Amino acid sequence: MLKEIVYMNEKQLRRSLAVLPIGTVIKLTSLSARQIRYYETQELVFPERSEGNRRMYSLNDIDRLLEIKDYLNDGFNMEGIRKVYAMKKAQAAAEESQKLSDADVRRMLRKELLNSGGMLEDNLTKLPRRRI
DNA sequence: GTTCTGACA
DNA sequence: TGTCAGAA
Repeated sequence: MLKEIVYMNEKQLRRSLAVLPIGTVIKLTSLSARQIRYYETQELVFPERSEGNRRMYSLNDIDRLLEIKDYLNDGFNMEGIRKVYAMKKAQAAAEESQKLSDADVRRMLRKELLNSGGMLEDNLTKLPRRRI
């Protein structure tokens, strides 16, 4: 958990901050409190809790809720949607290693530019070596 | 005033 | 899924 956060960029971090009460979520998604809470029991969304046990949602949760809404309109049931996310998660995990490779590619490209031009500051060399 | 949980004419 | 009750 902490490991993922370390590699998250600021934009993603902000989107994952749970700062919205259910009332705001209702307005943003046009879903009823009943539906939003029900989807949670179905393990489709995982809002945080704060203060007096109040649910707090992040922008990512909003997107998730909107997606669920679409899947429902497409005829999916709770189980089906849960499976969709399970597969999406598995796929993301499978692509993780590939993403690291892409980062290395960009690093190598940047290095090429530095060697030929020498005009850009080399911030990359200050970063820890990545193991492949 | 808002949200939570549980229950059902 | 709506809605009401009783509590926080």
